[in-house]
Amino acid sequence: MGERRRRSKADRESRREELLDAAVTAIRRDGADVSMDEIANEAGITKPIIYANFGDKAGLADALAARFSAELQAKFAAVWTQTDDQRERVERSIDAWVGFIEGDPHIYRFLSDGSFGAGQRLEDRRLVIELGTTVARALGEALRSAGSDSGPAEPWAFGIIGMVHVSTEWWLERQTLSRKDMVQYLTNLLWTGMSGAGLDRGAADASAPTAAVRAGAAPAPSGGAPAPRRARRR
Amino acid sequence: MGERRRRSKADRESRREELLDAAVTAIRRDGADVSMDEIANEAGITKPIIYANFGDKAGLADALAARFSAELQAKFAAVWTQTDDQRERVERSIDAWVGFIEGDPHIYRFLSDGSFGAGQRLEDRRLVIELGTTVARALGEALRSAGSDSGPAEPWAFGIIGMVHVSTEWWLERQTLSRKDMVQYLTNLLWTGMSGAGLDRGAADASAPTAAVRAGAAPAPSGGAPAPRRARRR
DNA sequence: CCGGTAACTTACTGCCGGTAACAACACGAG
DNA sequence: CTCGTGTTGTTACCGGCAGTAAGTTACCGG
Repeated sequence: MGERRRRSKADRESRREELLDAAVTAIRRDGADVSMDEIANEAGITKPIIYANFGDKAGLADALAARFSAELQAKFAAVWTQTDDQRERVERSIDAWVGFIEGDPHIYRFLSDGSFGAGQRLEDRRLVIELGTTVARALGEALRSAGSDSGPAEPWAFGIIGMVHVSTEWWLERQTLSRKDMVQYLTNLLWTGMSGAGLDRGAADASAPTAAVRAGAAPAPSGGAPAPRRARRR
Repeated sequence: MGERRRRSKADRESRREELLDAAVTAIRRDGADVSMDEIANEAGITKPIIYANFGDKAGLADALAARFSAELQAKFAAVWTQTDDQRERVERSIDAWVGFIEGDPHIYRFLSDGSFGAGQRLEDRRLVIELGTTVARALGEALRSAGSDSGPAEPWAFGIIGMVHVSTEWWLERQTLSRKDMVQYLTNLLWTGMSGAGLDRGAADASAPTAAVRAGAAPAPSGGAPAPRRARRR
């Protein structure tokens, strides 16, 4: 079955790539919650080989994250050279990003969320860290070169990551917007902020938003029914 | 051991609250990845009782999310009445939110992330949905009352949720900023956007950011070492 | 006093991540 | 050609989890 040739040190890297390819296929087929057995099966081998090459599931995710992170960052770099207009750059980068999520949602989720266990530690979300670090660096330089304080670079970077992440997740589930509009809205928020939409005016009818918030503050309607809900999707 | 009195319909609700209290204690003690057994143990009972009351772990999380969501939304409502200045409202709301995450990180993670399985579906992140919906409603009204298009309300709302979520997660791990600064930065980004930091200028030295992005586009340094890494934290 | 039923526990299933122990092959030494 | 040695792979397992079925205990109406 499994061919058993002697492997040289150089082979190991290409082997890793093969395994990563298999992982990608398996994730695309079975979703972000693939089991290691399914990945191994897709690769035509058994689990321990994966563990020998990547240590654990997080190691596999790390390697995959590096691959796709490079891909995304290459797209960002390309965008950066296509125009000098900063707003345009932001918009096209977001578009590329949203496009990636839309085109490969399972992969994206596998990489950006823990994917293993209840891995909620930021540490386990390599793609987030990797992209965040890059964005932070670019932002820092941009801020400095604009003569501004570069302090917000890092919090902004991770804020931007989270913004695109969650809003796109929402967008994917309830497709009520064209991608173009979606990207436009996000860019507007990022570029000119809420005040850009005239929210700094309207302090006169400040009572209206209050009503909305008050309504939301009532005990959430969802938890109202004490009856247990069996038979969830899964 | 377990007292076995006959329960009336009215009792069930208070029982649920007791169980939720126990869950909170267990989560605070053991982290967001508590097992159902540990929660049951904390409550002094056994698993099936929890399942009878909440259906499954997601149901438990839902109920908990409703509780804390109401708490947070009450804080937002309070903030809303304390000032008429929109920017001030945004800032104080963010501060309340970040404060909640900082003060109860395990609970927050249990609620905002799937916490069970690889629950990456937005559907499984009740707190995100609940807060997002509320923010969307408030934003929609504010936009309308300002005479603007209310279309961005929903994407913005979930974007804001994600922004605070991820950036605060980052902030909690690498505490290199005072909470005050952190909240200020986030508010600035949300309110005046990147252009507010002078990023619309600086097109002259547009080469600098390009260099940064280019640097990041190189194959990520992290994945360079092919050696497997055993003995992860966990 | 006695059946029935509600409440609760014990003990299980199935699945997953991870690993130890074992088997098969390649290859160099004689 | 043959034999031992170390590498490469597989089988079979462990521990822990969510969720459930079946059995056990106590209350209550008759």
